[in-house]
Amino acid sequence: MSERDEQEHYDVHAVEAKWLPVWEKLDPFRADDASPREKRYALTMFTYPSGDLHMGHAEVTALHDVIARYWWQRGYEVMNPIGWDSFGLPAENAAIRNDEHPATYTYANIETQAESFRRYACSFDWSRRLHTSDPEYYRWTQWLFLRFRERGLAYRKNSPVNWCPNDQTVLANEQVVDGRCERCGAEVTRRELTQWYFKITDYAQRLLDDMAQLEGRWPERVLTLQRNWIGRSEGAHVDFELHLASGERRTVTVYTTRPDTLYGATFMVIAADADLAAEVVAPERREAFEAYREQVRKESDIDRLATGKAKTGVDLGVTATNPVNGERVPVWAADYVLADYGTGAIMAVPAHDQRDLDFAREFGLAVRTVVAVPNAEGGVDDPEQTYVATTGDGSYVNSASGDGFRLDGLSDKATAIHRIVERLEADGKGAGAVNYRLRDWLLSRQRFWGAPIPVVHCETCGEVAVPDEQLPVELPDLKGADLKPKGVSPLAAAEDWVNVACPKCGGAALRDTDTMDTFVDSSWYFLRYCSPGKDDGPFDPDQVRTWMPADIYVGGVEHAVLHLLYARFFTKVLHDMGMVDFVEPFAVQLNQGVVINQGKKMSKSLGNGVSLGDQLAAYGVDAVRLTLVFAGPPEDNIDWADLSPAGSLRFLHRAWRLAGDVTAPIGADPSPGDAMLRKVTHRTVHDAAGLVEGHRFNVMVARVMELVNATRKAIDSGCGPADPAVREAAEAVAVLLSLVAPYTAEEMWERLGHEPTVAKAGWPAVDDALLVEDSVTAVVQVQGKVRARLDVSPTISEADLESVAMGDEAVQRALAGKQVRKVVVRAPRLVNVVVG
RNA sequence: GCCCCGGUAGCCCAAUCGGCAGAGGCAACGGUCUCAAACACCGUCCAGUGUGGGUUCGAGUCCCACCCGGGGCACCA
Repeated sequence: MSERDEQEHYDVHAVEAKWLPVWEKLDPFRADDASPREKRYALTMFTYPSGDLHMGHAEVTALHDVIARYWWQRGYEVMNPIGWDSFGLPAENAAIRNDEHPATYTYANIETQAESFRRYACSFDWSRRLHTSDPEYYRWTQWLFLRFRERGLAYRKNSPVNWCPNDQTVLANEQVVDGRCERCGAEVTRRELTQWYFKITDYAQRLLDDMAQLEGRWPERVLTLQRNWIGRSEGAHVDFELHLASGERRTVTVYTTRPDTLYGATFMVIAADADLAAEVVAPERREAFEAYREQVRKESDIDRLATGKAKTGVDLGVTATNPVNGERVPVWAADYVLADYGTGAIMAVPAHDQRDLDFAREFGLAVRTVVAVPNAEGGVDDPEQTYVATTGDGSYVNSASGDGFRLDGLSDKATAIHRIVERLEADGKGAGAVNYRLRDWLLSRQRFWGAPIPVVHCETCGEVAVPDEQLPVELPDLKGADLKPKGVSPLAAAEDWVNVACPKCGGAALRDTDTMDTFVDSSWYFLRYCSPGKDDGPFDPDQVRTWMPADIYVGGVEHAVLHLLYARFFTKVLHDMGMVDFVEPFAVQLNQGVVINQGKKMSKSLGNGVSLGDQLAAYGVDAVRLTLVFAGPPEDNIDWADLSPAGSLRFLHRAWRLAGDVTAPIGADPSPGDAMLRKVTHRTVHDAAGLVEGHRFNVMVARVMELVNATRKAIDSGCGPADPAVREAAEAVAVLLSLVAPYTAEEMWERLGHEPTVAKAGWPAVDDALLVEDSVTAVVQVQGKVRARLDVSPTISEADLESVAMGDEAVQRALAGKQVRKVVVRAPRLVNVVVG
């Protein structure tokens, strides 16, 4: 190898090995709570410890790190913590397979991932590291649960729940996707169980209202998803009088969004699995009803929602009185009405609701049009004939009460709704009402590897909270086969653990054997980071005030209605408890896309997985990071097959070579240097800041590439390597590159004669005078066609530009013999002459 | 069925306000270097912006309809 070759060889792995220990020693990213500098909190969704890091981790942390490192360069005190969401099923399943404790798998993987993160050179503050499965952490998860319970926000109820037969545990609504378990894909069934819930529905309206603060700062997509999930609807409660077989009367309230169609209600439907249905069914219909209810209970959501499935139901043999016209209508039970939405009972208006119409057709029930909705030809179709319910606006018909009250003649939905609600309220037969699709958050799980619910069940005292001073309620030492799912929590089998003295009366009592959904753990970890060692509370309110709300939260969009909704809910409750002084935890959010390969999600079965470890071995950390950041806008999915880590490496090499070519001495005054290059440098540094702040990292990288090209050109065929502008440019490249490629940047920095670390070198000062262009190209168009380009001053006046343009020879030629109708001048860039 | 996001060169992507469609990269091709190759370097090629209308002096950008791709919601009364 010649001397030149040796000098020019850039060994990425040697560079990585060289700088890691140096940074370890410098510990440059430890956030100082007491720093006088302005604080920034850079948060990234913490990791689940299954195996080693993969491409997805590499992408999200690379993007996130650009922001965190940028803030350091800009002089902020940055908190960029890291932790692990370390409770959960995969560890438990692995433990059963391998006959070991879930902690073994969990903490081994955490160590592996931590080591990978270090090598990946993220600017994490390792001193704040936390794991949700540590007793020091889940102690406070339990403490928070008890505070929620004291406020009536954690309660137990018996109700039909989503059950995953594979994982042998209940699931929250949010964890059921298309009728399947979000985690394992098994078809979810229903079970009637007593379970713990968080009363998130109490916060439905605030979860909606506070989104105003997030508008423009969170991805619109996430806000829309949350809005849909909360599902606010406006309508009315209407009371129907039920005439039971016994002669008894009973008031049943229905919820409807179309109270204006009340006169068209020709029957009523109660959810088959609602208690109400069983209570009111006539004796001669009971047998048929019980059989139907059994059938409904066995049905999974997938069966129930199967497209094209005919409506089913059973006549309950009772009637109900319509409150506005006194009409007696039959009452049915059916599965298309849901027990846990609204009141579990509806008034059916088949003419104006497709589901009701389908049901009416199936069972030969009456259809009455009360809104004459014009069709495309201007006529009015009869839903009974067309089988299409009409839901639009129209004029009201058949809508009058005996006492003269009527909707007939109205043609406006809003007015009709207003009128009928007014009438119902006056009669005490109903009222305007708001409903939400959101259900309470089912938080108990029948699995082992989670935070035990800190409640004791005592025969005499009932449900008793474990006193705070006895927290944490630690998990018993179970492993292997002990953890096999049996339909009840494995904790139930740990007799020594389950049997305790009641904290209240001292008598025999049993611990609650369920554990908490791991989304409870992750609903407050971002607060814990602010004071991770605190042992007399979940977090230090003063430190939280210092750092929160997080200035950026980077993570996957898959948590739009899970983690993000739960964390917002927790924050609002903590606000109401006086523990935090804000209601939204994450000021700005960035969702990264997914890394796919060859057009498809990476998967073992497709054999298209790309190993992060292999890529790092082949191209090094910097090239992989650069590739991911440069691939496209951060929120877009990126296809690894479209990318070129080899190209990234080539670029890094080119940048690195610049540092070796610089011969101007360190500290040289750049002002006498090459003005052209200086302008490029200052323009690039200036623009890069805006691009990072706008999360347009791919464009920022492109601009750095331009600067590298310009510097190369200056060295080879311009001002030469000794010009101080070349040093200035190379130093700027090093600092800009430090956001994406920390090893290369550090190596450049050293070659340029500086001490480590470039990560704290500071953002280069921009000289505004160098941002001003001497001249710009003005385009002169005639009828939209470019006829001339003129070099003009950027501050030229519209009048001057027009006269220069009109005086141009080529323009004159184009205008020859034509009538100038109008001249549009946009100084200094454009003149358009319109002829006519 | 409803709601969001996207469609620019062979590919990934740029294009503050509506103002010359191209910043950057990949691939390809040509050249320099080399005994040769790889690497590196220099250079070249390439689209009128999914389709059809509209507004405008001027549309990738705004409006309407449609097509394609991706995502979400969906028996929620």
